[in-house]
Amino acid sequence: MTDDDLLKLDNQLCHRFYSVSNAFTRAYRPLLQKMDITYPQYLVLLALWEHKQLTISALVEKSRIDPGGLTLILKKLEQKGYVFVQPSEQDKRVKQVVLTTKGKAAKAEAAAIPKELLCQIKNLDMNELQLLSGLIDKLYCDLTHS
Amino acid sequence: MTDDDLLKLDNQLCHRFYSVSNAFTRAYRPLLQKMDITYPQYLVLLALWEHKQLTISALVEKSRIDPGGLTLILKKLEQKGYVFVQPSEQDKRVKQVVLTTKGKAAKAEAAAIPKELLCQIKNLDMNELQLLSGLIDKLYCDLTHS
DNA sequence: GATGTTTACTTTGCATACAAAATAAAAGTA
DNA sequence: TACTTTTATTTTGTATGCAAAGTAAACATC
Repeated sequence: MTDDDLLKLDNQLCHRFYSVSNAFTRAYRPLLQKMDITYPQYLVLLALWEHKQLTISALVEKSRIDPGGLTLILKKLEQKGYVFVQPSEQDKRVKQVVLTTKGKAAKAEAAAIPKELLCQIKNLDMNELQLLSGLIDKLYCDLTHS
Repeated sequence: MTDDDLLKLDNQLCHRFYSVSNAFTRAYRPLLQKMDITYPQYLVLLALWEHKQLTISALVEKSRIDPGGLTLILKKLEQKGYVFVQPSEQDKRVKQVVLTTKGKAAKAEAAAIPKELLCQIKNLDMNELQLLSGLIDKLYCDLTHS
């Protein structure tokens, strides 16, 4: 591949991720509207539905949202009544993020969302989706461990 | 897969794209610093290096950046002296985005960037990268044509 | 040729991303 | 204990990303 080819948009793996990531956000919007949450807020709830309770730094690790942004997102989720945040007893630097009753109940409401989204993916079968996931995981390691 | 499994973060394809897309932006930052541009601004330059001159709407299509954001990004690139924007003669609604001399020259400077980034990707060989690209393209179609 | 409609862009308002600086509390050390 | 360093989180400043409303020029129809 020539230098010229290497600079073509269609040869940029990053651009593919850019496009699809933004497309996902747009695809989720209508599905999340009834819960009145955004896509990053949904990521936080997914992490909490899975782990019941997490510290901010654990949430950063699970959701892969940066700490600064997460602070703001948690304020929004708190305003909407999905979670509350409280300092730990032992270490007042650490804050625990906990689901409210509304936050826990929302899990049942959200159960349909992954299915609705999978319905939109007709070009890829289960094997391909699994293959895709594996390849992306390897790529993520490369981009972060270096 | 149960409803519970479907809601786990690790089973969300969207989250993989979210993570990697953001990781790419961070990985590109140091490489783009000497040119004093951001990652979306780089996407615009890539499109222009390939096509010499584009209308705003053509740029939206190529770069997949939304029109509103593109307006702002073009202002930044104009301030930095990489491009200029001018209304078309025939149709004053249409604006042409053109590379300046500095903008054209920057292509040579950028030639090393894709290689530097590929160096960081050690877990995937060329075949896997190609396979990955193809799968993502199919996914993009599903997410947008519906 | 005046009016309604479409088209190409821009503006606005809200919600992230992200690096870097700032805070505050816990730990380590003299 | 006073001082330094580390750790967990927040704040700040800049740059998107996106939907929806706004603008202006070209088109279409009568």
